[in-house]
Amino acid sequence: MSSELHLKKKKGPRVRFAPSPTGPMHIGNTRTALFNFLFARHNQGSFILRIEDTDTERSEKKWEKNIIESLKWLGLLWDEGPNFQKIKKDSQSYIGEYGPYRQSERKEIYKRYIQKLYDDDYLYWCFCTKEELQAQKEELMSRGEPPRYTGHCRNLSKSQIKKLKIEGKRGILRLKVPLKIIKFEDLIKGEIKFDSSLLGDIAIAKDFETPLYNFAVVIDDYEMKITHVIRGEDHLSNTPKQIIFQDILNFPHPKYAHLPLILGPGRNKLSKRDAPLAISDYKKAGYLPEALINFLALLGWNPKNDQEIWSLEELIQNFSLKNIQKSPAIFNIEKLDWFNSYYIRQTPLETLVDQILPYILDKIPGKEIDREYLKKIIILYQERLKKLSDFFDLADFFFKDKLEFDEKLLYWKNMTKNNIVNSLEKSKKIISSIKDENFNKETIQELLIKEAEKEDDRGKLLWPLRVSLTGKSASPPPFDIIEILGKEKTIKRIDKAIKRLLD
RNA sequence: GCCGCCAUCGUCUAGUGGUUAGGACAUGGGGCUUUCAAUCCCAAAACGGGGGUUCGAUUCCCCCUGGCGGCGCCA
Repeated sequence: MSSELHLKKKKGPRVRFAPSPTGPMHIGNTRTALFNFLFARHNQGSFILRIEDTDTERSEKKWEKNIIESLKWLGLLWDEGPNFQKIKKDSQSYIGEYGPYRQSERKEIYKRYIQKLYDDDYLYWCFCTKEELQAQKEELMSRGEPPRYTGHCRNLSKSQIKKLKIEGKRGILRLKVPLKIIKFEDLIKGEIKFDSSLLGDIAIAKDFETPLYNFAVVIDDYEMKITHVIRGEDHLSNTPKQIIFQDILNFPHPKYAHLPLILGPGRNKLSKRDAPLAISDYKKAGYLPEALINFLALLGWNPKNDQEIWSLEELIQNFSLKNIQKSPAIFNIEKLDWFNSYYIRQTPLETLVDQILPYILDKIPGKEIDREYLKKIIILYQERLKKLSDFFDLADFFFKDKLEFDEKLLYWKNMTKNNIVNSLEKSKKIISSIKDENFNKETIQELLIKEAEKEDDRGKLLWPLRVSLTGKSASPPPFDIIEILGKEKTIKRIDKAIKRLLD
């Protein structure tokens, strides 16, 4: 049965990443997952994935799938769960993969606890409608009081409840919240105090089988023996509620660590306008997991030294909750780009070819791509890419027969039309004269440079040549391009440019 | 409105009761270069404000301001 737990007998701390499948895995989520993962690995503990899908209206399978695939892509694998499967990693090795825990599969467990609390008289039925609650809230706020539940239904008699139920009213279960000051030590923020009287009676479940978030979390964290709750700061104000539940149920308190939020450039909540949010979108755009991990790790955590480049392995070795920032961090995509271009430059060539191939097939479907040809081009562009998706736009002229560009681009500084034509003719003559067996970058470069240096400005020869081959104002050096394009294609492109100028 | 959290270059951050306040991204300039990229060198760039404590506060305390989060029958 998939709801049963598969706790492993590891000694270290136990942490969980608990997303709700109401949207794709995003930047903020991912950093939370990463820090949980790093903490678990650093301390030889367990990292657990729990899908919080109690809200059936908003939860969707496709988001669960997106979250799981993103975690796998990033290499943040979890350590236990139901439905273990052996997955072939490569020809020699296998990796184990677990399914996630799902709250929707654990209703029986919640039911037990809700029933117990109800029997012990901690809970009561509340039949206030949303409109009534709203009105109560506004009333309180207008008096400058915190907008908590007033306790309207707390003292309904059994017969009143019966009557309301017979009338078909659907209530919810609320907890009689004890009045006290709740204190807890946050591993990042320090001691936090909160007055429970500000809370009102918390809703804990829609019915005996349908717990609400704060309650389900407490049950699961207890059952899963979670020792450290590492989550976003937006949950800080949920913590007192959860502690109240733990106290009533006699559960031990896990340690809490609330991570500062990641904000957009305008210091507001990170939104789609600022940057893509979904990890799957970063993957699509050609960001490498290493870059994302490295970037996110340094957003809020610091290693106490000047090292910028961190592998996942190094992060695991050095990670500590002590070095987490208290204040929020702003998402800066330019730094991500810098990491990404770094990791692209570090990628072995064959791997890079594999990675870039899909982006080309996407642009020119149906066309055969010669791998060796592509490889030569990628060598030229490896240090010029910020993301893999940049490749085709920069190097498209290698794959197109017809170049479209503004004729004016051929002009270097104040050269006249005749100058340009002459310059191209010279290049053409030199290139034509190279024998096939000598047609390589070194020879091409040597001869062209020799010619170019007859003038005071190499650009007079090289600029028009380069533009006629690429149709672009920026590209790698023409020598490399000519070698890859080959003699025939090169001459053809030069001729075309000359013809355009003369027509 | 109420509660909570936070505050060093534009951004990520290091740091200390006495420092030329350090690094990285981005920016500007330069070298190399036909262009772009990579790379190297240089530059500009910060302790939110006001009170304390102290011989001395960016650092410790308080207040203010500002920012953020929460205040659901969402998670």
